[in-house]
Amino acid sequence: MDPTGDIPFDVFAKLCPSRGTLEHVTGRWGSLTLGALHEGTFRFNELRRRVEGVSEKMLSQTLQALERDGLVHRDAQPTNPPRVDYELTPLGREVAERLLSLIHFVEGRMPAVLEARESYDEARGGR
Amino acid sequence: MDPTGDIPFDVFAKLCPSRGTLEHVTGRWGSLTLGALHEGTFRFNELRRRVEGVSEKMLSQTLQALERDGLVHRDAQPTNPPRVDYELTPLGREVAERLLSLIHFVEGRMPAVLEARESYDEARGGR
DNA sequence: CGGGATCCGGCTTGATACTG
DNA sequence: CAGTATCAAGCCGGATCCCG
Repeated sequence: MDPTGDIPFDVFAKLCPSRGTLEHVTGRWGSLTLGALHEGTFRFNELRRRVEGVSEKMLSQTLQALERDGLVHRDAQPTNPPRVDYELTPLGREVAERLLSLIHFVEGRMPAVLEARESYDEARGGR
Repeated sequence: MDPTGDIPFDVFAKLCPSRGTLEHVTGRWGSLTLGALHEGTFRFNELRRRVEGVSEKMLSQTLQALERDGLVHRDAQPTNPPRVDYELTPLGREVAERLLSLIHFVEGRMPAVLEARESYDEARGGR
């Protein structure tokens, strides 16, 4: 079942409906995709190049999940060859901004994180 | 190997060092744990009860990852029976606040998300 | 170009049992 | 109480082939 390839929902989806959307947003490819789309509108293969390392399948899956959640707008033109543009919806833009805020904050504090890691690893010797 | 149970880093960790920390923070158990610790200081089994559904192993792993990143402080008292308290560090509190900001925003917009999902599913007839 | 369907390997997860 | 060790299973994600 589930031929859309949508990310499966587990029991927690029932306890907390926002959990699924949150995982789409914060997941490995979701966050990178939102980050890329925050900079503009792109076609499928443009995104594939911007979100380095993503496979067709994962990008397709990610975009469908985000579109289904109303965060991404998909504009398919029935031309030949086909042309499909992806862009953030207003809601998607708000989500992306908050996500990027978290990401940029963590990035800015990476020196402190790396320092903490060194202390931790040192105190426990190697393992 | 890797007895610390640290979440393994993949290729992207090299491209973007903050990626690993971000995944600790936004992951399923990481976010719930940070959310729980944002409300106070708790012992291991108190956390286990608050973060409903988490196994001992996952909670232990999550806490170690967050501690190693300098987001959580672990206070182990060598008493008998042992008592270990976990709390956010100042850095962890800042991260948790931004994370919760994103979470609460998404939660607040869930009606719009659910509505978008209905439209999406309807337009594609089930599949 | 923009995807969908399928197969498959490996990592992540979860039970369970054990230790201090 | 606070974890660690071990093991089996299941899902994620990648590669590949195919279609419109």
